[in-house]
Amino acid sequence: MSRILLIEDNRDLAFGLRNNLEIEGYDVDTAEDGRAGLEAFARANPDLLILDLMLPELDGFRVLRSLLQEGHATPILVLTAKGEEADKVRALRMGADDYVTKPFGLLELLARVEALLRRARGGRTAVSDATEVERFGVVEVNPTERTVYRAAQSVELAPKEFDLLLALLRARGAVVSRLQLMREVWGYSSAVVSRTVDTHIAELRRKLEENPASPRHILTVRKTGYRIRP
Amino acid sequence: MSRILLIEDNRDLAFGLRNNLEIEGYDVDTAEDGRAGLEAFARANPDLLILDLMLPELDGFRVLRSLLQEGHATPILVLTAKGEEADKVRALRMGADDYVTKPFGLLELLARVEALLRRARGGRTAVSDATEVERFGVVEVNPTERTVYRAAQSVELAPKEFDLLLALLRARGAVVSRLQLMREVWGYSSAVVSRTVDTHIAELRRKLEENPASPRHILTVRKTGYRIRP
DNA sequence: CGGGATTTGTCAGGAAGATGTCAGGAGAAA
DNA sequence: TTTCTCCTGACATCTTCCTGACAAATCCCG
Repeated sequence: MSRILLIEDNRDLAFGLRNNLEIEGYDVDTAEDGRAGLEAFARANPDLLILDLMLPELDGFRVLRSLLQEGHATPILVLTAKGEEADKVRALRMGADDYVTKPFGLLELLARVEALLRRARGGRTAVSDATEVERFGVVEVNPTERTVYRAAQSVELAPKEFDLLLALLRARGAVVSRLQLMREVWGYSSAVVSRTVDTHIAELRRKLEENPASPRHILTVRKTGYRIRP
Repeated sequence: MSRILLIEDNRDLAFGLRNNLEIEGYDVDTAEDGRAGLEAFARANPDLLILDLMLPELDGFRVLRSLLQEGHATPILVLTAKGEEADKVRALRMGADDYVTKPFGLLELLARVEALLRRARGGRTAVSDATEVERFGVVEVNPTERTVYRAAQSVELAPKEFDLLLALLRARGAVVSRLQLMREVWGYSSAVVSRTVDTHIAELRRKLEENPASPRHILTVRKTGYRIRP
């Protein structure tokens, strides 16, 4: 999987991000200041750099300049404080690839990380990328072909299972109640009394989760429904 | 903003709901019986209908049938009395979109209203703009996902805990009395005698405050209630 | 200041309630 | 027929949540 270097001096934030990135399956390295960051970069040669601009010992801009001068192609995602519009622009000018403003939503960051990595890896900026594949974790869902891959391995889903998965994906992380799922997937609306939805969820977990007993992506929201963590 | 029509014969309830919905920024119209309800519907053409099933002059089912026959796409949220399981099922079969059982917590209703509207509005809003996240300190609360992050670390809250937190956040820093919390989260208004609210507050502090013993954000206001400092 | 009265914090445990799991059989598809 | 898929209901396994007793904090007033 991809290696990410995170240069961030706020330990709480760094710790939290690291955790979440690791949950996503990335290999994460961290550094707490600019100098250490550069060293870590040279050592780890990451696929993506997340760089806070406000840093002790060599601020973010210097780190940026150093790296870019050496001609690395590593995509760089910059973290800026709110209101530091100028910094953001400057960083982008210098060659950063994307930015996120603090305080930021975790999902936003993850989405951008993924986008950057995908772009860097595939390089396929093809004209009509109409395939619209949905992803979460190592799972890739192609609605038009109705195919599912898990870590590039084809997975066979029964029709209902696939529809259920799609319904969850369409909510984009929001919780979907059993009733809604019933309506969307099963198309009729009875009060949910039996374990139908749950059974199918279980099946999805069995097929798509690494450890179905403690799912990382197909999550239960007690008293409410289910949701997908991207 | 969205227009909501509320058909409910209990004046107290109608008044309270109307107020709260308006606070949320909805445009609310009310009717006290089925006949008036249908007229109001024709006139106002609302984006959402909240319909009590027990109504004088044309009960809720007839209103439902009327509206559905005319092929309106307006989402309908039905209010049923507790124990009237059959009514609920029947309404859903007829085409109601969701239901809430009386007595209900205000927050639950609001959440469902919002969900229905979001869904109706075309559902597909771009990823980032639909998610309104509330923050205080290093805590980030996402109502649509029902997730909470503390310094980018996921925190698991039990349903009641989450609702309680939301109720406090909704007040935007103002003090909320225990009684009001009871009403909004628990849905009934008994005199508060037991330590229920306090217990849940304690749990929230434990999970969200750096030092639960001297909280910085979830504050006690003696003789009054609790409030959140952003 | 000090003591009594109020108010809030804390805790543990068990019942109620929600979800996970399973196997079997009906029905559809091959 | 055989194979899949789906649904169901019974059962197992967590979670949650409330309660009530007690401790701690705070207030009030003499």
